[in-house]
Order: sequence, then structure tokens, then C-alpha cells
Amino acid sequence: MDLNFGKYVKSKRLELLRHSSKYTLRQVALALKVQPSFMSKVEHGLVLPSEPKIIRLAGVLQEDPDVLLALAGKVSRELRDLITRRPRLFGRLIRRLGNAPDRELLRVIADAGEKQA
Amino acid sequence: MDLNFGKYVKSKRLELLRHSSKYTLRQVALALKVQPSFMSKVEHGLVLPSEPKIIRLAGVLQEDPDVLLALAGKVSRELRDLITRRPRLFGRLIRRLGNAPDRELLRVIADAGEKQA
DNA sequence: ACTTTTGTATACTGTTTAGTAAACTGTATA
DNA sequence: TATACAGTTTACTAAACAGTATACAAAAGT
Repeated sequence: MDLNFGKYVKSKRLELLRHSSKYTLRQVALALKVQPSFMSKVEHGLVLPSEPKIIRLAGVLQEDPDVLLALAGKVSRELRDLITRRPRLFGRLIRRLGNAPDRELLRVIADAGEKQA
Repeated sequence: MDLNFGKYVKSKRLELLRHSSKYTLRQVALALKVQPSFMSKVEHGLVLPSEPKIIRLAGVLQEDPDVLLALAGKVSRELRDLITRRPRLFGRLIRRLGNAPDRELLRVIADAGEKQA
């Protein structure tokens, strides 16, 4: 499992704690409805929270849920559902862009967005 | 869990069995290195195989691994890794194309492929 | 008829996931 | 100095996952 998830969460929390005392480990645990002991283990990289708790945690820490999930090695159920609805097409798309540079991905996103956006 | 995965696997296997007797449930189980009892439960939708076994099964049944994984509600580790490397970009891309028609996806794939392919 | 082969049912197993509960340790502070 | 709060440690747990092992009944060969 991913050790960096915990480190990242802790550093982010400590950052916020400097501005407001609502970001003690215990307060964050309370917001997530988990025990402080569990939150402590999370920050030490001993366990990972479930997907819903990671998403709530992202809300609390003002982080992008996709990023936090990615640090935990996960992809949200939302994205998984979109992919599994058309596995061949999305499989091809993602493999093709998997090694492309960021700017190419950005270009494709912009191009794809022209219609609906 | 997904009931249709089993149905699909069974129908595909029975199809192949009409041409070759290498596709009895027991032979397929042998190829996957699982017990026939387990394979039987798979075909009845009582359990799902692990990702590696689903991929092997796709090989045996001459199916697209992504499709078989999708029927099991899963996305391959390979694709997950590509996504989690750049979660924001892929998140945006997939959400944007999640409801687009197939032809739009195909267009984008072709466009994206121009460089490296 | 019998004996292989096929699929199935049942019960059990080890491992992982996602946590809880309680007690402990250090720190701040009034 | 006691009491409040912070983070941590340890031990435990319920449910899900990914199967195995054994035995059995029906069907197909020979």
C-alpha cells in the first residue's frame, strides 16, 4: 500500500492547522467519522481509508478528490463506471494518452470539450 | 456483484465448446488453475475471479480482457496506473467523454493517435 | 452395465479491508 | 498541579475476497 498517501494527508493537515485549530488530527477524524486512532494510522501509512472516506477527507482538506484517491492508488467509482460502460473505447483512449505529454492531453481535452462545453 | 459476468463467460465457453472439447468447464478451470467447483460458481455469478484470473480467462475464451474486466465491474491495474499517474488530467478527460457518443470518442482517439501511432 | 467425464453443492480456509475500543504518553495551560 | 487536549499504541473484529477439498448426481461413452 501507498506510504505517501499518509505523508501527504498529514502535511496538508498541518498546513491548515497553522491557520485554524479545526485541523487537529482529532477534529479531522471527527469530521470523517472515524476514530482518532484510525486517523493516526492513516497518517503513518499503515492503513488506507475507504473510497468514500477519502472523498470526504479531500473535502475537509480542500484537496482534489481524484488526486487524493490517486495517492491511495485508487480511481473513483464514478470514473470506473464511465470506463466500464465502454471498456474498449476508453481502454484505447487511455493507453494512447498514457505516455503522451501533458500538453497533448490538455489539447485533447480541449478538443473533446468543444461540443458539450 | 455482477451476475452477467458469469452468464457471459458461460455462453462464450459453450460457444467455443461446440467447436472443440477443450472448452468444458473442467478444462477451462484447469487452464486457469482453479478448481472446477470454483469455475462453476463463477459461471453462476456467485463469485468473481481475481483480476489476473479474469485476464487469463479472456485469453482462454478469446475475449478482450478490458471487456471481461468491465463485466466484472473492474478496470485493469494497467489502466488504473496510467490514470493515477495524472489523475486530474485523466479525470477531466474521462468525465468529458463519459457521455459523448461513440463516434466522438473514436474521433478523439484517432486524433490523439496521430502523433505516436 | 459400467466407468469416465461433466457440472454442481456444501463446507471450510487463509487473507485483506476497513475499521473500533481502550489505554497510554506527551504537552499546554489555568 | 491537575485537567484538558493531542497524537499514538495495541489488541481486537466483522465482512468481503478468493479461493480449496470433498463428495455427489447426471450424462455420455464404450
